[in-house]
Amino acid sequence: MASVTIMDVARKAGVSKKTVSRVINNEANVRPQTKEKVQAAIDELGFKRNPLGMALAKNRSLFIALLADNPSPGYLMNLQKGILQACTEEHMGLFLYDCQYRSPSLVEEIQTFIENTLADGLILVPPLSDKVELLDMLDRKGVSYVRIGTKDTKRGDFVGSNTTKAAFDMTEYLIKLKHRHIGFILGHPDQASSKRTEQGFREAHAKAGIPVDESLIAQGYYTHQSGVDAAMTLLNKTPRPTVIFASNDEMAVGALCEAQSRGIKVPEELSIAGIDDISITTKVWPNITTMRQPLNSIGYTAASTLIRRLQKKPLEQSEEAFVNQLFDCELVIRQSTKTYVG
Amino acid sequence: MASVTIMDVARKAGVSKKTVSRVINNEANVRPQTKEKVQAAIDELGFKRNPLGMALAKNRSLFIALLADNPSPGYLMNLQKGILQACTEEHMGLFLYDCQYRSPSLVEEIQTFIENTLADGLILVPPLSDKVELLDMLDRKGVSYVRIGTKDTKRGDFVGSNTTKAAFDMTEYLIKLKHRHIGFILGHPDQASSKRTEQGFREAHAKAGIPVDESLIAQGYYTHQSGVDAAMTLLNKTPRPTVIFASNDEMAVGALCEAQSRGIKVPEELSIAGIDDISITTKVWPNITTMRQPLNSIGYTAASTLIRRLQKKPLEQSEEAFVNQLFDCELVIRQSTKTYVG
DNA sequence: AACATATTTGACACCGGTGTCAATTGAGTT
DNA sequence: AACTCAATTGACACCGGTGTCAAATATGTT
Repeated sequence: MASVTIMDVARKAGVSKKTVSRVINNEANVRPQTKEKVQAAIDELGFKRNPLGMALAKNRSLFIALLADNPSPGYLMNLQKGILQACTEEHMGLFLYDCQYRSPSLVEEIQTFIENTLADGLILVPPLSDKVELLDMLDRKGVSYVRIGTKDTKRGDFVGSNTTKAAFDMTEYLIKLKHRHIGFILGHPDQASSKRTEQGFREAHAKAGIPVDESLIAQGYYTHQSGVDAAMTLLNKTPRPTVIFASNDEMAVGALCEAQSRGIKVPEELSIAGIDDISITTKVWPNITTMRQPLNSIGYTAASTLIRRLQKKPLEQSEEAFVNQLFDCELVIRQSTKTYVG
Repeated sequence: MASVTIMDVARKAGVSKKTVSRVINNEANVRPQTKEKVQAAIDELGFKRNPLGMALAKNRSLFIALLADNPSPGYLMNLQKGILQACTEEHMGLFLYDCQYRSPSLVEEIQTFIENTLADGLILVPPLSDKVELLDMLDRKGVSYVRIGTKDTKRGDFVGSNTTKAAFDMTEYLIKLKHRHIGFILGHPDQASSKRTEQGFREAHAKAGIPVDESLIAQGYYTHQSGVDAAMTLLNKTPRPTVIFASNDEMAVGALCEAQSRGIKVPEELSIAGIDDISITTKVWPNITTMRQPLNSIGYTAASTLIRRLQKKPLEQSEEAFVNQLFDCELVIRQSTKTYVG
């Protein structure tokens, strides 16, 4: 409780507050021997700079906030882990803010949050990262942010994965397994990633010279339940698809549920595939074949991008091009997919 | 950016800084008409108090931290949601800190974290909440905390659920379903909740006058994989258990995986039950019967308990008894359990 | 040795609020 | 109208740091 202040150190080292400040900030133009003297005092007294005092003086709070709408626990958790790792390394704190994407007052709520906490910057997770009104507000207020998700409009810093390619690769793989009736579950129509997965799905068909079976495309919303519902629709079609490829794992697991509840054997009678590689894919039987999205790295990169951005002067920032980093996904073959044998 | 300060308001209202401060803190002894005048200026200028200035002056940062070791994504997510809700209502920020329970320098790392952020208080999630060295350090430094989990030692504020009763109720239910060979997967031996679930399991047997089949008790560690492993052991026994009751859902799902990979039909040939009611229980087929732990409420209660504690003076605090709130769990019957028919 | 220049250092105001305490104001009494 | 006492208000220092700028010191030159 009786915390050591910068003044205590200054007195002990026989220098001024400012000089101590210089040492702890590693500023140039401090004579080595002075620096040593001060450092000794710091060590001896166990001084730690009070982040609040610094924040007030510098008008920089040393923490960033993660804005999320809790899409799927696994997805968010993985991101969060990467983000936290970067924050810890850079001595930044991470604030959490949970929002309701659907709330009509979303933008105001977030604005209030920012004012209440003075977070230096924000990390936006889909579907928030696609919300134009939100980005407008942040730009207007001059708040730095990094968007995570699927590359859509060029706007601000962005980190995500190559969703089109992920869907393409998976579709190609399924085609290689001789599947010709591929049921496809679309993502949420409002989210950028949705168009991308569909695009990849179609491109792979085109490349293989196989027509897309339009009747086997069902709408989904990235939720487990929407996967169940879409699978229900697809499994009622004749001929039945021999594989269901969902735009994310959450829905793939939903499809698995629906298949199993009907007594359809996976993968013998139906293959199932998803995208993301969230933890649940290996917690169900059979484990789900998926495209691994490096969420941990994405989170890490997003956070360190944001932190680096914050360290630059606002002027520099506006002149420099925005970061736009895309990771590739990797095919992870598990037990839920199998060669189709007519 | 050009933020409005308390001085701006003071000038506009023709009063002193301090009077404005009184108004925004709703202090007594401000003449109504003065208050009105100030409030008008505040509204007109759109003034928001800078939390950093306040934090520095009051030596209270207005945020608390959630320390977690990410046991199961679903578990943590639910808690987090409740915690965040309470924080939002009380205008508190929530910091996140991810730690490695196993790290030998855990205590120092957490200490550094506290010093770096000046969080007013901490919320501890199992297994952190059982870690004595950590509690010692926090007590020594005078940091307020609330522990979440299973009631063990009386130490600090505590919020959790009645684990013994949960295990008791589930066991009783399984016995009512005529199961006599109940496979039981223990929790992590280091965590307090483990003893409690075992206790409840045994008490239910005792009450029903049925002996516990000791050969059907397997060690688990609360992880999915440990559930798989324990189920493997149990399913190799003769006679095979007719139901597997795991100390948490994560392991129950693991057991389900193992059963399904062996081609054992659940619930026809084997029933499965867990505790917690995390989201995955309804994302697998069949849905898992479980004891619903009100994690959201627990998180909410923990956070508001902590916040209320922080609002009291340290002196008062040490004199007052600690909060110790236990929630009851509720039996949620789903498709994974079924009456045993010899 | 005297001077010009570069490097180091410190005094002081300031970031945006709050606590203390004395000064001012208003109400109630005689 | 003068006086007492409580309610209201403001001046000022302070929380723990940083930025500015001028003063002090060190270094290099002739």
